[in-house]
Amino acid sequence: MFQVKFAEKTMSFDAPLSVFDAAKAAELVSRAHLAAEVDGVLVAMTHQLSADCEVKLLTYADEGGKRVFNHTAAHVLAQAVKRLYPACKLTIGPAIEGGFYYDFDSDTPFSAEVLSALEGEMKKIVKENLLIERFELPRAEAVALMEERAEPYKVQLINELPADAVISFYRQGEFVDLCAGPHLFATGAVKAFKLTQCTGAYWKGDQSNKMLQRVYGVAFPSKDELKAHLEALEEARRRDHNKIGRELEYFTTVESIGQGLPILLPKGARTVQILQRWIEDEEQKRGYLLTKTPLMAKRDLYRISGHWDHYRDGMFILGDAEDETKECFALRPMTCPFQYQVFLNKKRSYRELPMRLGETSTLFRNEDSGEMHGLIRVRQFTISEGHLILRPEQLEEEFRGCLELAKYVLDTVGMLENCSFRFSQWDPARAGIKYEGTAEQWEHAQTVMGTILDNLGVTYEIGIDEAAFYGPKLDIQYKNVFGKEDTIVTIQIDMLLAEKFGMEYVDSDGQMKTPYIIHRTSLGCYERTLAYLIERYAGALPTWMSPEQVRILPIGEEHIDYAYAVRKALAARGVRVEVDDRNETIGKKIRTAQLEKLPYMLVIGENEMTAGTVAVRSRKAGDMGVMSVDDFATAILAEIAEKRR
RNA sequence: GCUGCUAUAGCUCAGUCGGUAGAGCACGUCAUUGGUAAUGACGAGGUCAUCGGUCCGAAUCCGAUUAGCAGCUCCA
Repeated sequence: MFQVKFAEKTMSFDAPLSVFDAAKAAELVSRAHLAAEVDGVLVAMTHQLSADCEVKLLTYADEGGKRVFNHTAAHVLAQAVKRLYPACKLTIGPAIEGGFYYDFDSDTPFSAEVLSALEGEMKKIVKENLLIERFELPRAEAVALMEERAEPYKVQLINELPADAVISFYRQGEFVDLCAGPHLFATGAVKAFKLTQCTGAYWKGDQSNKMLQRVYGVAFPSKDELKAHLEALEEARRRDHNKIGRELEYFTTVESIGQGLPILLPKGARTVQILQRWIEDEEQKRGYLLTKTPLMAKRDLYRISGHWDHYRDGMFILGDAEDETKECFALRPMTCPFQYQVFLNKKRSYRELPMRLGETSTLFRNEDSGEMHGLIRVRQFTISEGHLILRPEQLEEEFRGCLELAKYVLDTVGMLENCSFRFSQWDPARAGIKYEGTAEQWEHAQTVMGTILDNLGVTYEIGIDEAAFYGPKLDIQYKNVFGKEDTIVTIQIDMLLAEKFGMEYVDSDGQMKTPYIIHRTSLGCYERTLAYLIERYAGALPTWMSPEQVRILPIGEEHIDYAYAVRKALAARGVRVEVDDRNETIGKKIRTAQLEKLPYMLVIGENEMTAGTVAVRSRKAGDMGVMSVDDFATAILAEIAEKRR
């Protein structure tokens, strides 16, 4: 006799039975239930219950249910591949956020035609509605089974499992796969799916391993959901900064200039300038000192900082790096060693700390050729860089200040709601290779940072091996319209570099002490931020950061002079305003296509000219009626000053 | 860097079997037009990304390079 506790009711059973049967007995089960959590563990509906437990039934709307569903879809894909291409070797095929993939070792890449053939075979498998059965084997038999089926990657996976691991397999029809599960009851549930693409992916994610063929797909319990998903994807493409940023003339690229070196066109440059001025002013208010340091330095500097050892591949080097008899320069990939020279300029007192240094800093990083992407990942970029040089006891307070500033900035531009926090830590396994400093120093820095984060109530994920070579980071991750994440802002604690550079201050007791350093950005990379703003607002930036805030449309040639007078009056008050006096706009047919991205347009005709007014049309509020130029200027300036979204 | 796809006018694209280049939009001129999406006529624009190869002949086939896209790896 044992009790199964569902959310709705509790049932008692005498003999072991499956989750499905238990739920059926409780009259709770429906077709939508894909899997369950038993005492918090994700299991299949076929999972056997034999003791007291708490059961939560999961549908596709639950993360776990979705995962099981997608994972089964991956198995259906693998079965189809083995049917059509028996020579392909299976590797792994997990569910991922927004779908699934399966990696195959195949001599030929899967073309679009192959993918649609695979989809056809998958449909058959779904229609066959094969039961999915789990079985477990001892290690030797498991290896024998996979060897018999000529699956070397599976053999390797089994051999790598810990000694006490349960080795489980799933069978559906003729297809058997090493898999921890859980899975759906049968293949028939995978009603709607689509194989989205095939790309290369390294075995175990290691560049030195063989490249496999990865097939990506999405799967849903109904065709409608699939359709909705594909439409949402289409909508995301419409917001893609790399497309509309070019269309709206924010930036472009030129083949002869090179990869990762975008041209900011007047609109892009203007918005970046607006953001920059705002950040520099905001930082000044918060006690930052502005610096301007060189974009390059001799290799000697990078030797001190450690960049020469840890970051040389990422730098653009001018001259022969190997020839010690000649001068060798490198463009800067980071600002730290330059900005430290400001502190080092003279002997410093504890009274000067915290010293908050800020710089709108252009950096150069020689990224691998396949990494570049629009304005998101480039080789030359400008960040709102800063370094805070502190007494150790100031660390928490200053860290809080950095976090507050970053949150304020991201909130103001409207990006905070799509941000998450990542506590990026080192990987001790790569001590000395990727990371400078001792284990003690790292543990100390990470402990301090963890405490600060906890004290500040920051909820974060931990990212192992995501730290900088000199210290742990709090990375603020932004999720873009495609669901992809990138770091937008970073706050880092550095207990190493000050010592390397011989940075010291005279403490109140007269002793020389080594300061702590916080590396941080406030808005992060301007290019990347611009890209995300374009996506966030689908190109229609809020008035205060819009490169063109107002466009004046004279209706009829005789009103052009007045239009320019209005332009002059508004421009004199700092409004970014243009007159569109082209032929087409003078006539009956005024183009509004280009105006949908503009905050305001002012239409001027006979009545307005005579009365000295403008007819205001707002992107947000629609027709706002006729008002005096002065009233309009006052209104828009108030909006700009408040940075209203 | 790796795997795959792609490159024709400013943009979106067509161009069949290898036979010397096309449309719409945008742009220019003129005419027309008066309150919110695309008036008419005419015009200008391209060594078909670059370099090389095959061929009597290459936008088309092959190779390399460059750039763009997706993913991997790496990263702000």
